[in-house]
Amino acid sequence: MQPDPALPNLNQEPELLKTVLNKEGFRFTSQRQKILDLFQSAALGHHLNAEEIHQQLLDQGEKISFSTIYRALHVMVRLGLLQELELAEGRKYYELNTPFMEQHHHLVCVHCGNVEEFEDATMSQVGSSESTSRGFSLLNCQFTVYGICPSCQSLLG
Amino acid sequence: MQPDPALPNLNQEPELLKTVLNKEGFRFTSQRQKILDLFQSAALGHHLNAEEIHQQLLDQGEKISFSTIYRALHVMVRLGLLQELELAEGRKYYELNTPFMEQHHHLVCVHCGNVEEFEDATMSQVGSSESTSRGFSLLNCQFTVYGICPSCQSLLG
DNA sequence: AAGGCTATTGAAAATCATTTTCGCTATTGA
DNA sequence: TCAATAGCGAAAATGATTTTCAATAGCCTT
Repeated sequence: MQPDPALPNLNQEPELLKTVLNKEGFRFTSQRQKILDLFQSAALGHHLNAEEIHQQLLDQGEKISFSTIYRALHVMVRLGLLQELELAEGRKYYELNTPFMEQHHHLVCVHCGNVEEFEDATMSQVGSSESTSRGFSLLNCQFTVYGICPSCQSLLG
Repeated sequence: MQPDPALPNLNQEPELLKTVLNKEGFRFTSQRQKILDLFQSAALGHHLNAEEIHQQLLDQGEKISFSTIYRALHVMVRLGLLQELELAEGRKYYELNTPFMEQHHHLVCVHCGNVEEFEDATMSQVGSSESTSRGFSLLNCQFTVYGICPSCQSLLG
């Protein structure tokens, strides 16, 4: 799922979640706040999947259902608060959305699954020029590089 | 699934499939040939998912099971004949693998799902320099741009 | 502050793509 | 030619995500 193009992507301010939700007819709930908190307390650019969110909330004593997690993630993607990533292997990851020109990209080890982030302004430029030249309105772009990380290379001989 | 980095990606020659398969201990079967034929008869860079492969083979009077399709796709990805794409929406697409420096990338309309391809050598350069600077051995990279296509923009007003 | 409308929740069932199991068949290499 | 076993199809299993539904809670109006 991709964000609604008409909506701004504001976050970082405390207690803004309610405002952003209500502006679009969604309701503020403690579950949505707790999920967003997880992303905001993690390192910027750290990505989580539904399973990890569920586990982290359990660890801090919060009980929440998977349906609620998935619904909250979809809403926050639509509001531009989160970005959905297709890293690999059949599940979706989410991370805090960042302003377009600061988007980072991913280097995935296909052996151990480890993911490193990197930034490169070229991506946004190419994505932007490519989409405007074809009349697309740009939402976001993902550059994912697949390879084998140094430690897996030595393991594999 | 990503290709085995040690293996070359040869295709286009007729009857090469058997050779490539046997070289790695896999067996040549008519089902695998038919699947590869679909990709080779389609426009270069055209991507297909398992469902579409199954349907196209049914349309031409061939009966094949989904398990066989999935197994064949995995084998051909491992052999470097096909490349697996994570375009969007929970299913995997496959296309003929191309030499690394000629890889193309995708512009996806998140509204109608239409996908356009484009080439840009910058991607491969960035992917390559990024992975070598971190000691990764590079397999491939995917640049996916999400937006809304012109016709959907007018539909949405 | 109270009340109604309805979005949201949790639990369980349902989906959907993909993977695995298993008995049978077909390909490869000797 | 023939045995060993990779691959096949059908059906069951899996795993992530989505939907259903009755109960609850947030938001708006009064």
